[in-house]
Amino acid sequence: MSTRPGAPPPDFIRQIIAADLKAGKHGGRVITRFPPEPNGYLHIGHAKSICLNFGVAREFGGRCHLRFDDTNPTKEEQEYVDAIMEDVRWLGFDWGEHLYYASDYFEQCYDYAVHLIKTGRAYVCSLTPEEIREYRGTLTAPGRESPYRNRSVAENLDLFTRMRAGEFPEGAHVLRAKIDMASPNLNLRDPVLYRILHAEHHRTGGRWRLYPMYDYAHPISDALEDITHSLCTLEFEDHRPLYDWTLDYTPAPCHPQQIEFARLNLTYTVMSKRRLLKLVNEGHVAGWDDPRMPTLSGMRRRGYPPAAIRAFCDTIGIGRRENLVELALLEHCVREELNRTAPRLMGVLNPLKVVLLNYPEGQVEELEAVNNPEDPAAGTRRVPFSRVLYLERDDFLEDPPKKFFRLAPGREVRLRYAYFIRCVDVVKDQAGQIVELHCTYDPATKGGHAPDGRKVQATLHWVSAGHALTAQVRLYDRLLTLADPAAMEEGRDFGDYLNPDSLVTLTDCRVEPSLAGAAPGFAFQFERLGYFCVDLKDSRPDALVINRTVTLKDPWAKIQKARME
RNA sequence: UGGGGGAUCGUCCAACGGCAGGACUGCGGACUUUGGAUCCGCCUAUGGAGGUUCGAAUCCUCCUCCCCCAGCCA
Repeated sequence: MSTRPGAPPPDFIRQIIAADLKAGKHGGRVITRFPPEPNGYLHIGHAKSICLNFGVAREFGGRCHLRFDDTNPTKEEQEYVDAIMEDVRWLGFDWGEHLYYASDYFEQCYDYAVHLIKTGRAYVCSLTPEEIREYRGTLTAPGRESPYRNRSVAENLDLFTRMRAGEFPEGAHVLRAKIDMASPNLNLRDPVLYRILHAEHHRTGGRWRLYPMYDYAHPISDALEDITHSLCTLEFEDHRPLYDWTLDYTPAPCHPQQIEFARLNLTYTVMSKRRLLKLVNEGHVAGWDDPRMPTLSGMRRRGYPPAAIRAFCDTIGIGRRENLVELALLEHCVREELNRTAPRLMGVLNPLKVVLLNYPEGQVEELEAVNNPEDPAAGTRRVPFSRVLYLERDDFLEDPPKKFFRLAPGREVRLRYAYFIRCVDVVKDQAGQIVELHCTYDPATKGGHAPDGRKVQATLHWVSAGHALTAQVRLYDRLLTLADPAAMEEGRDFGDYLNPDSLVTLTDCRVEPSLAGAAPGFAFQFERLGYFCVDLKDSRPDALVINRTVTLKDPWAKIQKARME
């Protein structure tokens, strides 16, 4: 059990497991599993499950398996298997030698099915899919028994064997459990155990012509791996009787315990694979790893540290009620982690040229800058300073409103780690646009301190025009305009909910020269702007591409926003 | 109208018959060579009605609202 100071109190699942352990259940062991279907990329919702399953195993001295739930060859691909393994590792978890596939158990599942047939608990049904649906009844009306329900064991065995041999086309027959067509739980109305599929499986190739359903393969897979606690999401609660039925009536070696918890919902975020796939397929994003996607690969590219995602999962806790967690909490965790670890740099997103009239032409100074005020061990670096600089365009206003503390005509501000400067002239083009500022600097304030003790209201970031690197910076923001994704109306176009400003690409940014040669994925802070990282895919040494991970908290932006409204 | 779940600050999670607490958000303030960080303060909650009890978020009864289930998907 987690005893870290500040760790959240144990959730109901950890309480159950602790009690089971104390009672000697499951032989005193704890074995969990994370069972993704390789039909899409992992997202932040999966991270919750990964952190739970691997976390619980670690805390109780057990282990956690990675098992691919690959029982539907029509949807699953090796590409997803590879991506999922990469993402789980990246998140910081290790399944050791315990990598499994449900398809590893197909033979065992088949044998168990034969056992069910022989004991009169399963039968081959030859109804069409439409007929099966009709026979199932409705939520309020009981179903009717299939006319094939009472086939002899011998006939069932013969048919099932020939299904395996590939003698029948898809849809001709299924194997069904013989349970209760009048059960108020629809999952118990003779659920389908096996269907015929003439599809190439990414691992078993063409060996199988029939494939087990999730409800049947999952409990058997769990039992075969000696899983003690099978944790899944709430919508499987109605399936638990079937999970237990399967283990009760097959020769499964043990009986794991299924426990359900509530899945994660995040504001401004779609989480279903169907909708994520739609975003990708309709070109609303550049791919599964687009930095706006809630996928782990997207977050990795966005610059979210895995430790931040783990901290987030710890913070949200585990419960059984529907929830909608605010995106702000995730961003808080990202900032908290990056504040501790990310080196500080200076970069100007929208450059405004500034000439220091009294600074000697041709002179260059190397000024010392702190790399991370939160981490003295990060040391310092040298940043070149010269007569011509770039400042952030947003940091100057000709006619400053109240509470705007930055540069304005006649006003003095500090340049971070450099000098106090005062704006003496504003140069405009014929259209009236500000093209350049003329300032003076005070040589006595080198390093940013005034010997006479006078104060300035603002400290601005800057780069030396002659030394700066040009970079492309991609400003990312939430993908959706709608806070509650559940409120999205089905059938309405995705476009109605997309934030048109979720990606703003800036191509003429100027960044300090120490960024030259930065490795893809390098995460840092541009002082006063936010946390950024070098793009994993598109950045090249001679053409930097930088992603904004998350902004810094910005009171001025908030004041502006409030004024707009 | 069948069955299965669930309702605690705006949000997420605690409190397991004994002072409703933490985090995020929001709002104020201190400090500041990042309007960052840090620190301090404030706001706001037990769905409703009964009952049991010295004492109820917690136990009982009834009601209301929300979510899930009619794939040969997982």
